[in-house]
Amino acid sequence: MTEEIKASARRHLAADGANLSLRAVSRDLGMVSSAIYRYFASRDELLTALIIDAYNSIGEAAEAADATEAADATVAADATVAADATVDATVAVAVAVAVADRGDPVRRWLAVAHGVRTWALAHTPEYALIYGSPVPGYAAPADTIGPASRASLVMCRILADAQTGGLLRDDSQAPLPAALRSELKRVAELVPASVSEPTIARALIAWTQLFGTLSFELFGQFNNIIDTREAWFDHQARIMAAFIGLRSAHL
Amino acid sequence: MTEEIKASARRHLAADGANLSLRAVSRDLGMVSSAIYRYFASRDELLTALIIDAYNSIGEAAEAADATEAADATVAADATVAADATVDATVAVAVAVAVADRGDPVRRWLAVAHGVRTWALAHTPEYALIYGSPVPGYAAPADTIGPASRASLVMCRILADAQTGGLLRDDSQAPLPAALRSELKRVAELVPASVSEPTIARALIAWTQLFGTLSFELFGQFNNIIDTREAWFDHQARIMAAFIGLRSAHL
DNA sequence: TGTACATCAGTGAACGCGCGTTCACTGATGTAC
DNA sequence: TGTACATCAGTGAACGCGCGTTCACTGATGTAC
Repeated sequence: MTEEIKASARRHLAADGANLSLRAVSRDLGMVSSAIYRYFASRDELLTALIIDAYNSIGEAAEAADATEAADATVAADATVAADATVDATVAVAVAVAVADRGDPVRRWLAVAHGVRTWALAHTPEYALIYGSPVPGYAAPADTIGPASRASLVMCRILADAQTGGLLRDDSQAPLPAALRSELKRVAELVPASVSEPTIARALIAWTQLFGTLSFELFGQFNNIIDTREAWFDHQARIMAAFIGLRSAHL
Repeated sequence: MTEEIKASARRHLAADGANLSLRAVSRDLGMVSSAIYRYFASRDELLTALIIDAYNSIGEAAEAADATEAADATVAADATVAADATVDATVAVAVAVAVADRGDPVRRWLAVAHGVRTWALAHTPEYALIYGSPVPGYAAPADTIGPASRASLVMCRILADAQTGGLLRDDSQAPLPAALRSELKRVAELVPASVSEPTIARALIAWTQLFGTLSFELFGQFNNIIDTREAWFDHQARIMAAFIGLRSAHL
């Protein structure tokens, strides 16, 4: 029932934006408005549930896109190893494991970027709820913090795997100003491998760029500017892969 | 009076977001709600006026930031020319004009980026109105298109001046997919100089990155991640200047 | 097998509020002769 | 200098609507003995 309420609320989000109406939801479900209060203590609590769900949903989308790409990589690696029968057995296993574990960083980044975009296109009201203007008079409670970082942790893993696989161009040109170093060191701790702060900074720039493009596309800033949205998005994601310093495995 | 209504409406935008109430505005002004209708035919018309004002306001902020930097550059160029008395007179004039006309592309870009951010921090509700989630049930009329592009035209001028001044690294590595070429050619026509499509693409990426960062900062996505906002913004804008290919004049 | 009781999902009326928009109006100010 | 008229900013009441939240309640279902 809780799920049914949230599903209806999500539908209304599309029409009403963040000023979601409990009465509209209850009408939708053929109930009386006060019945909602058996499941949610207030409108804000329902909103919080929707926000957490949205963060988890986009996080899952990112994880799934990454996992699919990793699975493809495993298959490809297996195929490569099987085809090349002359390879020493232990080396073959090592290659298979390495590629299976991390796949191609560039392809993983592209898969995640496209996965996030696909999710955003299919769930625009929810995207707007979490990445658009804040809901007036609503303050997100602490429970939203965890789910909020889920998608970006996928990015962190790609960075880490690229680094340990030697597929991250990690030059320290353009050193960071002192004021930022400690801050970015803290961010770097979310990456399960040792990546230099300047590279962390570039990844963060690419991440904000990704959401900047999505917001522009979904909120209408590309109208009359960019029509071939998918092609543009793909091109731009590829350029940002190079910007971050991700290198392809297969060559 | 129209201005007073808009001023009050802007104040209410902060508290209520896009679901602005005519009655709240009229109360604010000590009028009866129906009095508003002498000045705006409907709530949507008031919203449209606010949106157009906001676009013009951020556009002016960008123009002013660029102009200030250009003025500084003029002063600097005059000083340079005055100091170096051995310079041939015609060359001196040419340099002065060139630098006065276009200044330093990197500094102009930084000035505009910071100018846009300063505006956004001072006018967060208006920023949210134009770059945040679309207002439910509201469709922006065609009159908003012109003002909407004002800020980005400043960017176009910087690009053009950098190009004609030989301060734009315009390598055509990473050729564009065919599907995008014609589209970006159309965008390139907004730049009053001949700039290659791949560079236009990079500038567009940097532009979306700029707004991506602002939205993240203003809408709370940087909470618990980045605290030294100004330093981070500056660092990231400098990196993006290099990414676009802007080069400094003074060296 | 039958009775008594507790649980619990949902009802319906009401509270006090706010909203956009309409319409006929008042009363001050300016204009024409 | 004085009168008649038009303009126009703002009023006040009303329409019909929607909202979040509360509260005492009904009536079905499940549980215990």
